Amino acid sequence: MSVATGRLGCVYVVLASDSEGVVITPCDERTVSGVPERVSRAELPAAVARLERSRPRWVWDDTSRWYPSLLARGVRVERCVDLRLCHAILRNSPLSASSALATAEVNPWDSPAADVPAEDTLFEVGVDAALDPVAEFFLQRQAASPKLALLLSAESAGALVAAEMMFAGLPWRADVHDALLVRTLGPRPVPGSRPAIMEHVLTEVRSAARAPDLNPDSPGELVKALRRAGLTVESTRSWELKKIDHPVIPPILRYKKMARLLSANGWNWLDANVRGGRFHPEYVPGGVVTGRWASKGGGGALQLPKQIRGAVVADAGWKLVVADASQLEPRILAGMSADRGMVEAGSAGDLYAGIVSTGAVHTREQAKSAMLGAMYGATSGESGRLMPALARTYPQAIALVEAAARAGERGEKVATRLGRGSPLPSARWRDLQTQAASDESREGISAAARSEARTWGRFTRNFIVQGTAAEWALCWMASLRKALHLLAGDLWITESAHLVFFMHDELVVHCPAEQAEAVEGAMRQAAADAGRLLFGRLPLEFPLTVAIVDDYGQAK
DNA sequence: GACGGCTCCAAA
DNA sequence: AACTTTTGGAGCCGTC
Repeated sequence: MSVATGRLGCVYVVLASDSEGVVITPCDERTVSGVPERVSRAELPAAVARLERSRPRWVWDDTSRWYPSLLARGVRVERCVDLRLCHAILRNSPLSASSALATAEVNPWDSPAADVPAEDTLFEVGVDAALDPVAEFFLQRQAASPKLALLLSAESAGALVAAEMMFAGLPWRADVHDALLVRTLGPRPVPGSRPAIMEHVLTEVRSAARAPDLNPDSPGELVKALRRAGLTVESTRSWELKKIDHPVIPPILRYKKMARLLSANGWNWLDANVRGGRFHPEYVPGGVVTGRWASKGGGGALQLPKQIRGAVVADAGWKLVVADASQLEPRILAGMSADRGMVEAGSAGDLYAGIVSTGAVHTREQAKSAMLGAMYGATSGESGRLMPALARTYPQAIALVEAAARAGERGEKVATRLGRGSPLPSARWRDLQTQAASDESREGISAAARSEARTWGRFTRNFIVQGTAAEWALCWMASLRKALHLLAGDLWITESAHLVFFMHDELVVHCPAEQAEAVEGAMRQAAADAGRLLFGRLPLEFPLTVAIVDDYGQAK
């Protein structure tokens, strides 16, 4: 191995896989800085571990293809560049629109990541083996402005966090989960039949509705049965049924709640997703247009219902530290717009209370509702009505989201704080707008065009806030990951405090009990770091609600 | 029987 | 709780 460990100037190390093994190329920002080496796939983990001592930034096509195998062999890396994720950002950002990368023909770097092979295929050569990661890396460095470079490293750090969380898994007590199911639904039934308590509630439904053969899982049948019972319903949505006062409604609502638990997080879910006391969800960094993560399998880790969080239990002698960024999106809006009044409103811990104290609205609930309306583009209802008052008190903040909405309505791109660009509307959308603009357009067409334009405007309005909040969360995670690694010293990931769960504005760390307070401090510090990275010296606070608990159900 | 669209509900 | 954003998944139901 003559890719010398610690050689000066070797800031990046590019990994490329081919049919014979892996080529390791040391680089700096613009050029190859050393002699490429080839190692066999079996030798790679040891080679990476050795080179990691000089703390390079590992450059690879796709973190989800390289890192799980390294982790499985006990190799952790500090930094990386995930070329595919970064390519997607640079291809679409207004800040890199004139770069060679963005103006190039569509190429394989634009295609979504291939499905990660289930277990350990040890760096199998995929369809992308022909792509040259070194060339792509140089194109990317050339395209990235300083702001974009920050976004690219946050995005890549997120990919490392995701892989490490998937590796560690979320502590999950199958016995606790099972007890909850038995208590709520009855003992596990034979496949094809309903649990006893559910069956019992169903008999109540059937007799109250005088429909002995009713299949409650069929919305169509249920609506018909309710109408026969004299009720006027448009659908079987819970919120609609709740408005109705009739003896058949309570058992239906109970049944629906139970059916949801059974199908989404019942025994089948437990069998399929929990092994060895851990739930290993699949996170998909950059999986959402706004830059949020998506999740796959396991019912979607990002939709983990509060109802079953009691089954997330820390190991003996360990704790869960659960941190939630309070009122994140309104604070993000305050930061993006540098609206001094709104920044000020958030300085005393409760931003909504701060809004009330200016007299813009009367109650905290109104403040919350008005802010949601501002960020989502509410047109009707209470939040629509409250918007004008908000706009008078916080003109800069509201102007920012309004401008994003207008840009979207014109079919333009908008961007987050760090430069992630929104997608453009479809060709169909453009055609409709063009048609509506022409003289002979009919009333129906222009009404449809206006409606679609407003819909896209609501999307772009929300995009800048949701997307910037996602950037904040990436910076938060990246900074915390670094701090936890320092805390761990020479211990392996799962032997010391480590991240186990992420849900948009919430993080969970699993740690030995004696580390819990240090972890809480690190989480708060990381939140402050993230705020500074995005918004500089603006006196904007990102308070966390932190709970040190034995099980996730105890947090909030 | 496979597949896609629809409904409903979980999360932020 | 709907209004208004982004998602994932289960089950039903009609079509092929």
